[in-house]
Amino acid sequence: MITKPKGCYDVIDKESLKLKKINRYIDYYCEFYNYDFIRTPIFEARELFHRTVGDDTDIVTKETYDFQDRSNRELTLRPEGTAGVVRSFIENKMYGNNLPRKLYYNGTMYRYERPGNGRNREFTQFGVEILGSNDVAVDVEVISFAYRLFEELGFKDLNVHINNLGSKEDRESYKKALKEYLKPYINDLCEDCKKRYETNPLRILDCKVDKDSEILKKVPNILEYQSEESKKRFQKVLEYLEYLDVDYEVDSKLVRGLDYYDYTVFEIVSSEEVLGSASTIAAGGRYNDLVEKLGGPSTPCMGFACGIERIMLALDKIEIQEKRPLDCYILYVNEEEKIKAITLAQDLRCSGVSVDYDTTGRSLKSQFKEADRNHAQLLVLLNSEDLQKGLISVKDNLTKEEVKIDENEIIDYIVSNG
RNA sequence: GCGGAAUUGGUGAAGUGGUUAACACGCCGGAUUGUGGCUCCGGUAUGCGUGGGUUCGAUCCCCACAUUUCGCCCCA
Repeated sequence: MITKPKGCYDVIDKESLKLKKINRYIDYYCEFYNYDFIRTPIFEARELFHRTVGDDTDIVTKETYDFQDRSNRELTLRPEGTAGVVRSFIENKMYGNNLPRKLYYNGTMYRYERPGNGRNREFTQFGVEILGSNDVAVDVEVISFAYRLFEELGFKDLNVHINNLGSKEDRESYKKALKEYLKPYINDLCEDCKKRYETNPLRILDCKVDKDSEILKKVPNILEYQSEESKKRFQKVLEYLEYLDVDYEVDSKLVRGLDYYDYTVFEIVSSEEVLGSASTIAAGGRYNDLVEKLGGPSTPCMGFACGIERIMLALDKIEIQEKRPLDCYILYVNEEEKIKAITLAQDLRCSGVSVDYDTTGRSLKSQFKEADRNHAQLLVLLNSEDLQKGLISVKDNLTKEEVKIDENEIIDYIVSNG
């Protein structure tokens, strides 16, 4: 038997109903907030992700699905959504007018990881990006949008962890201070952190291994190494969040795994137990330099992404609506009736009635059961004797009342009673 | 990438080194010779994740691999 690749999964039955519901919510909500849907390729030039996500990040160094096509192009299955959106923004010259551009995407991403609870190799991310405005209102809109969306979906006890990474200059001066502070302790850090000390010292801040050590507890605070302008900007973000009643918690050690972030970064954490270590359901931040870095005009941006699978996990206990009931189920036994069933089904469907009938040669008894499984409202009972008189029986599956209708009026009858 | 656990039908699962692998649900058929959802009766794994090995003989023991799952790393 051929099985699905490791870390992939099929969405069927209840899960697929749940997924459809979430997707409908997302589409509705995004339209409500005036975001336009964007779809970009599932694979892109490998270089795109190296330049955006960062050469030293785990995502790029050990988690991408890389391949060459038949013309030896170096391609990569997208590990996240922002890079493709930014590439598209530049390539389609969206910066020309109508800024800011508000976009949302919802699609599969690929990372070669060890699968586990709420983590898969093929997974789905939904995210929004606002390109072309540095207004703090944008920072706040993105955060509150995410927060309200999850609330609306049924999450309780959401918490926003937020931090300010500041400008490039801010970070350079902080990195310097951080390295200076850590220098005497470098041998006490974990192996990964020793490497990070050179490649990306900020990542040491959220190291899980060293998190409880005294060294990290007394680490310089990034918020104190920023220009007055950066500090003011962050204060304003927090102030606006309060106006919008978003519960937040400043976490000066929050840094993100992707290199392109600056200024505001945030994560939304859920306390749902099923999530376990996958409690971060959404994360994002500002990336004011990315568009320029990829060859576009300087364009400040802000966005976030969330993992659909984690939402599905957490929504396990949330009520999901049943499959849509079938308007009508047609029952038949012999060949003559079967022909009538097939043609009647087509006519009814063309008239906007949802219909189904048995195609496995089941007994009449089983056909009744099948009709119930589909929650059929009306049962059409075909009977050769009646058919010869031009009559068809229609039974209301709720009241059990049965009437014989003239064959020529059957469509009208069902349309008006269905 | 590292460490632990699991893998029996459509589903939940019991079980044993040796004839036909419990039980329950579901599904199908019959009683009801064309009007069901209750009841009763019957059927429903030629196979116990895959490949090797040990053995007279393995679903059960050993090894490898795969997948799932828990923790770590990282992340959404």
